[in-house]
Amino acid sequence: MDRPLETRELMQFLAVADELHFGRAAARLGIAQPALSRTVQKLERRLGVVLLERSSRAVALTSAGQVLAGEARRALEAVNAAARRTRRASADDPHLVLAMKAGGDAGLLPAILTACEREPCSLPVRVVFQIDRVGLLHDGQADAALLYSPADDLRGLDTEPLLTAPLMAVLPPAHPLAARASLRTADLHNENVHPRHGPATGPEPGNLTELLQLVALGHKVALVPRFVTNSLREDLACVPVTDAEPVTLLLGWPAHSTSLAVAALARAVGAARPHGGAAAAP
Amino acid sequence: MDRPLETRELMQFLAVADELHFGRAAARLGIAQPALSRTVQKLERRLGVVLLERSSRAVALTSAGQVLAGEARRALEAVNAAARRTRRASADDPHLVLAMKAGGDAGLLPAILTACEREPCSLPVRVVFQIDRVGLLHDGQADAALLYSPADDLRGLDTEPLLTAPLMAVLPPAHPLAARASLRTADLHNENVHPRHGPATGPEPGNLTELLQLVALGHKVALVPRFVTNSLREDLACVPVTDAEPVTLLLGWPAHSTSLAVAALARAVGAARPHGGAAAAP
DNA sequence: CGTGATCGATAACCTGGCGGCATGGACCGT
DNA sequence: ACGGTCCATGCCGCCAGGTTATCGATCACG
Repeated sequence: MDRPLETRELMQFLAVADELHFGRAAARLGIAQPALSRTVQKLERRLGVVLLERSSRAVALTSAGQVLAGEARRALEAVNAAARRTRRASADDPHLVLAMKAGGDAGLLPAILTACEREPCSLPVRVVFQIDRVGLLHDGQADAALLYSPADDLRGLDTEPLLTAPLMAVLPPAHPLAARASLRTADLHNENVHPRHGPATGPEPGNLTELLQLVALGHKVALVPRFVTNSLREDLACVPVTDAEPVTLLLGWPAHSTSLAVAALARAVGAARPHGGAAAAP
Repeated sequence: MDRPLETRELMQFLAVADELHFGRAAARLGIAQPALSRTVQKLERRLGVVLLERSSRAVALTSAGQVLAGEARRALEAVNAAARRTRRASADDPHLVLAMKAGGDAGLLPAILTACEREPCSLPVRVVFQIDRVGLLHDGQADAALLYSPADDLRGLDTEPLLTAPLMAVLPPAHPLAARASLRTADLHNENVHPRHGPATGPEPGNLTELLQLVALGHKVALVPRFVTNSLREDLACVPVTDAEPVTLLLGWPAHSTSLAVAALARAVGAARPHGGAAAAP
């Protein structure tokens, strides 16, 4: 009665936790509903814990069920990451995968890559452009990523800072705030700012070009770190936001990584850091 | 062919990876050897990766196998932690478990606990004394722990610093170095220092009292942060080690924790911090 | 150089767990 | 009252995963 939980059980429980409906969850899993009911019951007996409050009309998570839902998601992520990393480790074409947003390297990527080649134990680096870089790290599809603090969730990652820069507001030139020398967060209170916390309003840009297009149209105001604005279109105004926390660009990789090649890449980031010195801590 | 790995498969593979011997691994798992052979083969076919190099006389891990061994250990730890945390979350006696070394709180624990009671969403705290506090956090047996940087491996944890103090060498009064006003790491080169990296020499003390006994006998020299020496026995000398990195005492908890009670405890640590200000970053 | 020991792989068989279908029973809306 | 929805239960078939027996390769040894 003390043998470990199986991933199959966790997956089935998670499906129910997501749907809060055995029938739909079973359909999503491609199995019949009775099998699902019994698996969850067995899981509850095994744990000695009630995970779901069911009536014939509704299903709800107990507090223990909420805990398991979160933990199970992490655990399954770890299992899938194990499979992906193992497959990648056995590729006949050994390499590292570095995830980044297009244009999010502050122009430092070439310097990093050449520095990396010089490091011992380095491997060729393959760059993939992706929004959800943290997700790629956690599920084992990428070995390292260029991230931003405080925008990205760095928990569970090791990091090496690259550079820190203030946050800038990007505005159409005709905007009343565009002439200001500096702004405060409160000045943008009524603007359609991107990125925004909370529900999205209107179209969400998928990349920087789309975002700048929306800014030029006056539909949005963009908040980006200064190292992005260096290569900006000429027809937009940039104003620093003085009371916003500055943004740190950094290399992140999964904590507990034992890859020598990742360590080499991290050293390369340290070497490619502008001014050679240590950047401010995130 | 793309369904996730099962924990049973990972456990069996790990047993082989540990023993490098199918017979012994099978015995450890309480199953017969052929079943184990087949499970590992199936795992290899599923991943499309050779994990083990077997001859009829020896078994060795391939590099991919080494990767999977490490990843599988983490993944299984996460699965077991999920079960433990779920069981603990459903206890009819809700509480937090705080792991620490005896005497390792710098005398601040009472202040932390009273501050915690005042926080919203706090829970009663149960303290357990344990050496391997990081392990307890990772396998879900503890919710938070008092840790030391850089001694403990903080990867995968969130932390809240408590205080920072220099490292002190504890010596018997008759020791030739005991009269010095300060030491450097090199001065202790020939001493039997504790804690020591590398193989243990002689008896390893299990707690502070045992360690100090060995110091008094002249069998060891102890290196401890200054906040420990405040409550030291009178018959021992303490000398600061000037070129050693200072030690930060901090509260650590699993990254990705969503527990409001853990957050309350972290806020309490911030409130109980001496001088009220921010401690130096770890 | 034969012989026995060791150890992983294979073959043949058996069992229990898991999933399928049909149905029961609680609850709600009309 | 009745039909609809939804989770639980009973029963059945199948295969994943276990067992024992055995093979084949390799090495130590007299």
